[in-house]
Amino acid sequence: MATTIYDVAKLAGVGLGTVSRVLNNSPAVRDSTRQRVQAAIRQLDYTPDPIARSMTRGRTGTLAVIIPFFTRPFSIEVLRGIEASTSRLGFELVVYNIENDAQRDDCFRRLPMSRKADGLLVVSVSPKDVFIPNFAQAQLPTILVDAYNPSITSVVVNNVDGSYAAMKYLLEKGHRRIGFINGQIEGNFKFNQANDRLIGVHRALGEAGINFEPELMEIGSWDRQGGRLASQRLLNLKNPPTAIFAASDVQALGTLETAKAMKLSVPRDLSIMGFDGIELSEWLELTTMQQPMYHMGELGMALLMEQIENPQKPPELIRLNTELVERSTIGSPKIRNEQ
Amino acid sequence: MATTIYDVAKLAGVGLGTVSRVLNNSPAVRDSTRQRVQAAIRQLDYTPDPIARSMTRGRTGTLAVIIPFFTRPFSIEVLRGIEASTSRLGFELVVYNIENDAQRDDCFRRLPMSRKADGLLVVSVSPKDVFIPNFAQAQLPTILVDAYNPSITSVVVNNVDGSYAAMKYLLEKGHRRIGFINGQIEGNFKFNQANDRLIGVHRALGEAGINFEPELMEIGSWDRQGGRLASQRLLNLKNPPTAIFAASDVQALGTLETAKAMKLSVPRDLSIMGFDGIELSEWLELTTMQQPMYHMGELGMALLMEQIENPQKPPELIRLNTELVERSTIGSPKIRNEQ
DNA sequence: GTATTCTGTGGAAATGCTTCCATAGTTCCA
DNA sequence: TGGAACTATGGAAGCATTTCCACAGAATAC
Repeated sequence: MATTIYDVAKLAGVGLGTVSRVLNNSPAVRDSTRQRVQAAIRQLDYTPDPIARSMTRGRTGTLAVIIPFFTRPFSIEVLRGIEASTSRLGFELVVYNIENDAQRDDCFRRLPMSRKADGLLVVSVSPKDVFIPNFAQAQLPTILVDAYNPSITSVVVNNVDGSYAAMKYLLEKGHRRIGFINGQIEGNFKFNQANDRLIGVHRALGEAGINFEPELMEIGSWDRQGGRLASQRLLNLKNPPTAIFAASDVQALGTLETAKAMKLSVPRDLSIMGFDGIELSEWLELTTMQQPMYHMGELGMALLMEQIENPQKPPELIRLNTELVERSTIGSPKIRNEQ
Repeated sequence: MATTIYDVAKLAGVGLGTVSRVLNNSPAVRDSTRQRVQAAIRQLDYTPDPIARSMTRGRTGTLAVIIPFFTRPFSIEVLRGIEASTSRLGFELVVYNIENDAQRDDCFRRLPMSRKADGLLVVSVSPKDVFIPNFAQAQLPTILVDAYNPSITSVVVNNVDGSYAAMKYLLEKGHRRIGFINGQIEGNFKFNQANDRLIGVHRALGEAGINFEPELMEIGSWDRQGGRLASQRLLNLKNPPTAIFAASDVQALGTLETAKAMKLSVPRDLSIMGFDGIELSEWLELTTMQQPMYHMGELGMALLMEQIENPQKPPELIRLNTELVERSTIGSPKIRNEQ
């Protein structure tokens, strides 16, 4: 049916070992022989079967990425970086989207055992500790991006510093009552990011000598709806905040929508700070803390390559910095008493 | 190293054939034997090697999708539908992003030959006719989504009717000078979509007895920048249009930005109609022609499954309808002379 | 009580490659 | 000129499965 290495060998009048050597660019082939074999390959339009190759080589030429909600703008942007590196390196990319705990655990249980991929990139999810031994035992090189586990090399953004800087910026603008919309800490997935961002908020508040008021913190899903609902609760307080810091740009969008619905002008009546720096933030003129999303994907891939080449490499933790992008959703608060 | 079927056989005290039968749920295994084998499998924590399985079965359990610019919101939305179906059916998804002609041709040349995937979904690109024989010969079941080729089952949106309806809506609102921003017809890829949309525009104009004025049609890249530049040209005409119909929502966003920059109020001074119905259009309150993107992905997958089960199935062309979503970027034109 | 069918089961063959070992031919050096 | 050291090559073994054929033993039929 399909043409195999034998057909090529026969046509070229050589042994199959020689064909294999030509295919793998072994130098131990006389030039004239190489020519003949290559001619036969062309004539038969032969392509080596990748599955059979994986069989003997023990490598698949495939990289896997586990990514929850791969339709979130943040994830997509990370994925872009991953995809670009992957294809540049000549690997193929298998995408495992996970939408719930069961799927996640399934992935982490199964993937390491099956030799389906040469490496694994996990984005925005931390495998439960239970599964860590699987990885170690299966020797599947793995890197975490936007997630952290001490026994796996991880690339994260410095969420504490990021949210600290965001809050500090707001404080410097004169805001004293600042609402904070955080993402779910222990929702479907363990986003420690949320916790870190909360720590940053506390720190900035503490330095400014302002008490953390629980009523000014709301937790919502990481999407627009989450931001919308949380901001409604915040802005309906008796003493509403003059600024809102949202843990994601999409939540900031929801906040913007609430403001519009309540006829609040941004930034005159309400200042809004986002987090992520997705393309949307640019359209919205949203002031935000930019994460190096694309770069996180690229870097994750680079680290994965190192891990594949040297599986003994000890795990490390890489922290990247966020960057404040000033746009036009933040101003100084009106002085309430002057009014 | 890794535990194989032999280890299981030995532990369970059966032949390897029996283990294989248990793994594949063959009914021809005595119940007591099955129990013993399953116990051994659990004890060794054995997982069959998917590569070796593919080797003998001739199937890979993997589906490939070729998708250009997989970061465009439209593509993502289609991909969502594809991913959901794929994982529901227990397949894995390999994503090939293509960004230029060379990559595209490479994909189309290579993929059919290598038995890497059991089926292929191609989104928004039509393979050159040269490669069609490859597919036929290689028996790789293939479906086109948002693209068309007579010899491959294709799922498309009725672009002619869609743009016809969009234009008609604008005409009914009283607009007579309507700018049309189209995507590149023969740019990097062959998007016949662009051509079809142009035909719809012509038809609506013709029915209304209005001449098509070439200066009112601009071609831009399918992104925001393309929309921005094209709309600038349009609005700087001596006699600028009162409405602009953009071939994608992202281009409509660019148009919105131009309008803002030129201090034109939408829809008072300028009406804008988009195309696609991505989430963004909702945030922007953009009136647009909605494509059933997610559904297109799902449907493509369903058709692919049929094709895999019955490779002899003749190609068919499935046209889906678009739907006008009225939001707030379209009004009636000011009567210039009254002014 | 023998011939026939059925039911489980074992294991060889096959899948298409890479790798390694053996070998024939060639070159080199004393 | 005889062996040592290379070089190029052929092909067997091995990779981890599935599938198929053969066969033993049990059940059934006559």
